[in-house]
Amino acid sequence: MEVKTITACCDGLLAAPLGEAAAEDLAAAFKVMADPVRLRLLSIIAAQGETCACNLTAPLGKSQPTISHHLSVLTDAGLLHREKRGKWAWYSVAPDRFAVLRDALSGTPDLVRR
Amino acid sequence: MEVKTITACCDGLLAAPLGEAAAEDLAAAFKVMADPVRLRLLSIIAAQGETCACNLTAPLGKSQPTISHHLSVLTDAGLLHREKRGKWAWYSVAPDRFAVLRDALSGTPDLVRR
DNA sequence: AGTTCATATCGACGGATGTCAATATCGACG
DNA sequence: CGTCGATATTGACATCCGTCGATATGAACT
Repeated sequence: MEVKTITACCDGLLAAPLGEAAAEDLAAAFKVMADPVRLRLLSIIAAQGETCACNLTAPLGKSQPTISHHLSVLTDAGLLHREKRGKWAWYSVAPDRFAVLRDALSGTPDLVRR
Repeated sequence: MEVKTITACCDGLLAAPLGEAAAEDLAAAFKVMADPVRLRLLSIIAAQGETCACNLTAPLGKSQPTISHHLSVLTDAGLLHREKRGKWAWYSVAPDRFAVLRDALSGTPDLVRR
């Protein structure tokens, strides 16, 4: 994946026909969320607060490199914050970036209905 | 893609560690949104209301089969509604399904902050 | 029936992506 | 300094997915 930090801005899908560039950015943001392992990592870290990577390999049944890779994708996208303390890497949720996705979905989808 | 109708339910990513099956469902839902062409299709149809497929091929610069494919993916996921009238296919946004995604993101991401 | 036009399906190709084993990096500790 | 332990990186492989040309389906109209 290796997605850059999410920068897409948009006031909902329904605000105006999405330009090519904006659509590309938004799609990249959604792509980060479009993996079950990443979603579970997010949910675990969010539930536990700051979490050591050493506690994340076991529960998901994936190899250590795979988990490390997904944590990098999430961190690069700005959804997680990584802090290395000694031998260990501590991850926490960086809630700000979720707004981009939420805004895209919260535009007016309900208003269209009628 | 060929994703079934979205059925994932979840009260936000932070509610509880996502199970394997729930994560799979949610990821599939996000995957549908993780394509720039599909996002632009959604935004155009949402802006115009019911839209003929014949008006969707040109503005995106993709081939007719490609657009047809994306429209099918969106329809199968329950995000669009298709109605064939005579020779033409009319698409409209089916806002209900967006709730799944919105709920996943609206859990508590802001509360985690502090 | 035959033609034309709009849309869907099929088959194939290429690039992206998730996965793992092997290896590299780097801090801690003796 | 040398080893161990935790995490990151690399390289390779298989699968998935977006794309298109070609073709099929089916409606309208002569």
